[in-house]
Amino acid sequence: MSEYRPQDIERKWQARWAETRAFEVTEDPSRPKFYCLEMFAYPSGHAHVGHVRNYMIGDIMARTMRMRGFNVLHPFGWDAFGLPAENAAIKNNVHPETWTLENIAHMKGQLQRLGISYAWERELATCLPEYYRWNQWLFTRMFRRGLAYRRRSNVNWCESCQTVLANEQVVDGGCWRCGTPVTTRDLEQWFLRITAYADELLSSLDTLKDWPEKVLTMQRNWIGRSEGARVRFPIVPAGGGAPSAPAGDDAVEVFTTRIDTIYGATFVLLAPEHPLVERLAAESADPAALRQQAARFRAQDRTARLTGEVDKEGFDTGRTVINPFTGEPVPVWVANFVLGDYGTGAVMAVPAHDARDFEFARKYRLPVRVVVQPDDGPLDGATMREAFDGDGAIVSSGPYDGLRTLAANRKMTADAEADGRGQGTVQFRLKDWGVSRQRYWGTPIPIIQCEGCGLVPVPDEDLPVRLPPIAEFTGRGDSPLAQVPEFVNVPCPTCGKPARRETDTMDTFVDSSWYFYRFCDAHNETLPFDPATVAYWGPVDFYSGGVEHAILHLIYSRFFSRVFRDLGLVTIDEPFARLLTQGMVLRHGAVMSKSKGNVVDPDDMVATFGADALRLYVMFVAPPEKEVEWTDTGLEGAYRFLARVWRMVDHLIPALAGAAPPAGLALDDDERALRRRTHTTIARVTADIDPRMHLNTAISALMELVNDLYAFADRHGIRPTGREDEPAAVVARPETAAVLREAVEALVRLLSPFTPHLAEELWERLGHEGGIVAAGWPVADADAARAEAIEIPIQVNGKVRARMTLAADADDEAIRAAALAADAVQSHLAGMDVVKVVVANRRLVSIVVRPAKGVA
RNA sequence: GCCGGGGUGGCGGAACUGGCAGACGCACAGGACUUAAAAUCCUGAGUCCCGCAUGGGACGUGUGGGUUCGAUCCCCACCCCCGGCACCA
Repeated sequence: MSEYRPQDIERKWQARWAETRAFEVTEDPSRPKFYCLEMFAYPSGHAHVGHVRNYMIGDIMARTMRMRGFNVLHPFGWDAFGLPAENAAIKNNVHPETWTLENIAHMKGQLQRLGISYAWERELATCLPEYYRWNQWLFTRMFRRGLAYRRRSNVNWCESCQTVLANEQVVDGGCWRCGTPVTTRDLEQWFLRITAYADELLSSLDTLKDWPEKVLTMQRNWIGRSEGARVRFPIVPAGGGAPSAPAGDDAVEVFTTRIDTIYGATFVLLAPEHPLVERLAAESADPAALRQQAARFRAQDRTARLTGEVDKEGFDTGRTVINPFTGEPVPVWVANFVLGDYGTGAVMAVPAHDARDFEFARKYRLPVRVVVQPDDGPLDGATMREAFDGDGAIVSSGPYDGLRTLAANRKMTADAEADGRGQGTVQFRLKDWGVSRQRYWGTPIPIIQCEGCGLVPVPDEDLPVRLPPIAEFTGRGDSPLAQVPEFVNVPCPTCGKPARRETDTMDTFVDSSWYFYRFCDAHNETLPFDPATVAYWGPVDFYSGGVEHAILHLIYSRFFSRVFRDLGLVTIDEPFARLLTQGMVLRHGAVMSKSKGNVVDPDDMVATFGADALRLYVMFVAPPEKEVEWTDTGLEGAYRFLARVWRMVDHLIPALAGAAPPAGLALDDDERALRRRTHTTIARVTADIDPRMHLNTAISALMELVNDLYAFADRHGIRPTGREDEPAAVVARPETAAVLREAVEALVRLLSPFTPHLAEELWERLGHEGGIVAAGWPVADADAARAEAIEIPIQVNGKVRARMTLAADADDEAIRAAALAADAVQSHLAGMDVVKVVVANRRLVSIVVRPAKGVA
């Protein structure tokens, strides 16, 4: 009798796997491939249990698929650029690279001690030039195709991080990283034209059948497609006079999705940022007053404006435009709630049919004109209490009266297009991705600005543009790279004259937008990856990570994948076939974080209970997508279970040597029952892992098998007691040894994705060489799993009154007869008429009765 | 406000296609072993009621209704919780 010593076993097998390069793979067209990936890690220093849960989930999948015969790619790497490294550098005077590489080394050790089966030879870190040169390579190609461009723009700015943020990185009006309220700045910025793919990024979501509905919805909302029309309202010149023609240039162009309500447009609203505001102010009697009001609106807190926390306010410019459908002049106002960066930055206001316009009109006593009548009664613009934005019949709209809103919308759009008053258009909320960052620890943008030649991409042969060494980090707002003259001042690659290098670095989300392809061919020195190799491995079959990346990383990756496709390097549209968003691990009700002091370090748990127990516990406590609360007792329970498995298997091993396969042997009832349990367990665990991904129920099935093994052993007098001086088990019948061996070997193999070290050790002790992966995944034998008898409950009027056991091959008629004949049923039938008997799918009998009539 | 996901014992959760609600585990209680404890093994348990007991009965998956022989599951209305988006015209 030996004892379960996880630390010894784990050290042994981790060393063995490393020596034998157990998880390294190459392309093998003769086998089905499986690309299993967890979102790579930011090397923050220490991984806590919340982080590693994700890697465990992926590892269960990778190990299972490997045993099922797939050629499994399961790599890992580091999302190694980013602000914390730079902040640490400022604070502690360590170079970001030193800080980052030390963290990577520590975290890699943590993952290895957990026995995660990574192909470490493909490890990558995005902060190394051999990786980020391909960011630059891609950037130059995007630049040449017009997908990367530079423009002056109002950008989100984080005071604390001293850098620009993409729209996707503004969370609740604050910086996604530090929460500091976001302000705006006007800067020359690089953008990636993700909007060129907006329609495709949206429509293709329908093909992602194995993504969580929640993520699909978030992406749909983020892309925000709206069909509508741009309509021109010609400007009446200052001081009167004839406006330009309807199709003329001098007009306020608005975007609307409700052109059908245009006869009710009683005024027009401009965003405070709208370019026309300045012109109208200049042409007004009191330019200073108008400018001042507009400036006040622009200065209102952006977040508060966007979330509607600021009261609606506006002012009349004193000017009018012509409603192109009614021909009437309508006033032009500037309003603080109109967004400058959506649509045209101007809207037509239809107070009767838009809640915001209604509120504004009532406040400033502007006319409300009903042009859609709801079906359940007429509306009156003077007395209505709220806007009506539903479907109805068009009224007071000239030739369109009587049409339904949808039909009117189509017809009015067509009519506007016919004479140039406007045109139908599709508007997206999605905006181009601002990627410029004024920080050091990121990929240098590979562009050189030359007075003569303009913006010139760095030629391939000059890549990578390496980060220059910097002695001191100050955290000032201008780009640290701008302070290195030998970096900035370079000859123009085209004409050779002195030029200036771009000093912004790229958003780190660029790094993570294509790393999954780099893993396929991690050491390629001539291309980001070999297209044929990616064609073999792509797409990622199973991708898991935190839901916090539902829009950022996952939309950027879908975008980059299409860019690579259009460059001819990738043949697929979607990079991630199946997505799992894993739940967080809480402790004391809160997400684990160093600042809250509630982190659980996996190394501590490994030292006490072993990696296998930790893995088993985390996988058992809830399904992978669910949030879980950490409990120490749960981990102890997992450890107890593994010790129980160990005791049983270790105890039985001597008795199992040389046992034959049980198929075809003359088994007794008890042996057949154990065998049945073995094979039903195989079937359940297999399906629970893939496709169901219910890892917790897979583990409960294994626990049930172990419980049955103990009961079986008890009946045969060979139950392990755990005593050290316990004699070896002796099995009388070879048939008993046969079914026991089959059960134990299935158990060990089914357990191996969850607790790989324990499983390998027991497998070896069972006398097998060559490792458990080579043994393959057990296959359920349908015959052995088939029940010989079925127990069927019998309901009378919906309540279970009896159960009966019948041969498994009993037909419906036999089941029905047996049910009616059962004693316990008879007592409930006395004095009743049987109205109906349902034999349901051989699972249940339902008898409906009612009191017999005419019985005295 | 809109969108998505939920609400099941003391707790985490299970119930796969409308068919025995509560698998498996945690915590708990009892027993065996032990001088004792720990460990281990076994047993018990949704709630309430009747009964000395074997046992029997009623209720029970957020609330109210509906469909069905049968509903945790489907439909309608509502309440609550979590997450996302939020003046996007």
